[in-house]
Amino acid sequence: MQISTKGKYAVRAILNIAHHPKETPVSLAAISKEEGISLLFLEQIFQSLRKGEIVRSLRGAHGGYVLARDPSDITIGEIVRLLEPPLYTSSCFSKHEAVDDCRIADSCLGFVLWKQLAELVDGFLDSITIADMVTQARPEVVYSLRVKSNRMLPEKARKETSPEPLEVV
Amino acid sequence: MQISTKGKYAVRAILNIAHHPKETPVSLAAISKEEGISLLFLEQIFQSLRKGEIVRSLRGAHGGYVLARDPSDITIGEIVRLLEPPLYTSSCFSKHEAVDDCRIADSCLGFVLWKQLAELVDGFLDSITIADMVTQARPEVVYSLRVKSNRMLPEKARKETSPEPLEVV
DNA sequence: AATAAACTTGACTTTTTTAGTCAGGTATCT
DNA sequence: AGATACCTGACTAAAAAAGTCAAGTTTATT
Ligand code: FES
Ligand code: FES
Repeated sequence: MQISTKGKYAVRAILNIAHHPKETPVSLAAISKEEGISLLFLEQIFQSLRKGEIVRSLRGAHGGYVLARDPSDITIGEIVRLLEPPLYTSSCFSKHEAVDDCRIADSCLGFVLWKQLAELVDGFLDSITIADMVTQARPEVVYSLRVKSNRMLPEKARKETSPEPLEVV
Repeated sequence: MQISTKGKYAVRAILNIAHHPKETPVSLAAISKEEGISLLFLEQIFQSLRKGEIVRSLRGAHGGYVLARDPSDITIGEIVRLLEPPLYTSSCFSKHEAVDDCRIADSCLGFVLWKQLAELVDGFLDSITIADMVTQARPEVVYSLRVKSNRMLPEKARKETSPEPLEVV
């Protein structure tokens, strides 16, 4: 389970743009140089970001990219989802079935588990905006995340019949 | 960002074993059949699980695997970490540097961001034990996860985004 | 002791995904 | 016009994930 460089690069690039004055376009060439990311790769990434309406492009000489919305209206989650495959793609099995489409999901514990995990991650990443990150010069102060009670219902009658065997097609 | 099938299979397999009486070994052949997972692949996975002291092996006829510890002492996180590369491997860049080893980490926002994410995920997965999952016949009731404050800047009042207790009803 | 069930090991192959590249554009500013 | 910079889609190389294989070793049972 990893975040791809594509996702990380995208966040870095957007952060870079966000550090510039609101209306001055930033060229990919500049970002490439500053962040040490391949220009060609950036171009590919920015197509997704543009289509996802995270950035707007200004073509021509002295053109570049500009945030399409207010930094406080762009979340890390949005960016990451544009560039990563979804964390929660499918059932317990690889990819045989579409999301939420396993016909034995009701009796499947893994189903709930992975789905909860995906929602947790999305919730976290969606709770952080670009504005949050640029107004923060340094990260030292940044913390207040706390998981309160994250247990799976501990109190439940012990069941004795085996769960129906999970059949595979 | 995905959980690999290896990790999912491992959890499924362990759950399968946990559903059997405490001291009866379960053979991989049986798990393979019931869960629809390649026997050869399972063997590979179980090497990791054994080294990680999640299971013990009993060789010979009627042998198989048995949980090495009490189900309430084995967390999903432990299992997953044995089979997945760590979520938080490195810096903002691909893999040029070791964990926590970036020399500009102090001034890097991404550093904190991805690290927090990794801790969130690990915290979640570590909070769920095998016992939690087997005492639960069905998943419908399963929830009580709550993220208290899931943002980076506490003083900034913003819209309430924290994931509602995820209802799986 | 012989047999057979079942685990053990390490290497191997195949498939899929990630990361990065390329060529040949189009739009816009000066 | 010329330079700058985005646009598009396909392409390739490298790495990781998923799955396989062969040749064992260990132990229960007969
Ligand atoms: S969701 Fe289909 S088996 Fe778990
Ligand atoms: S640049 Fe090294 S951790 Fe971000």
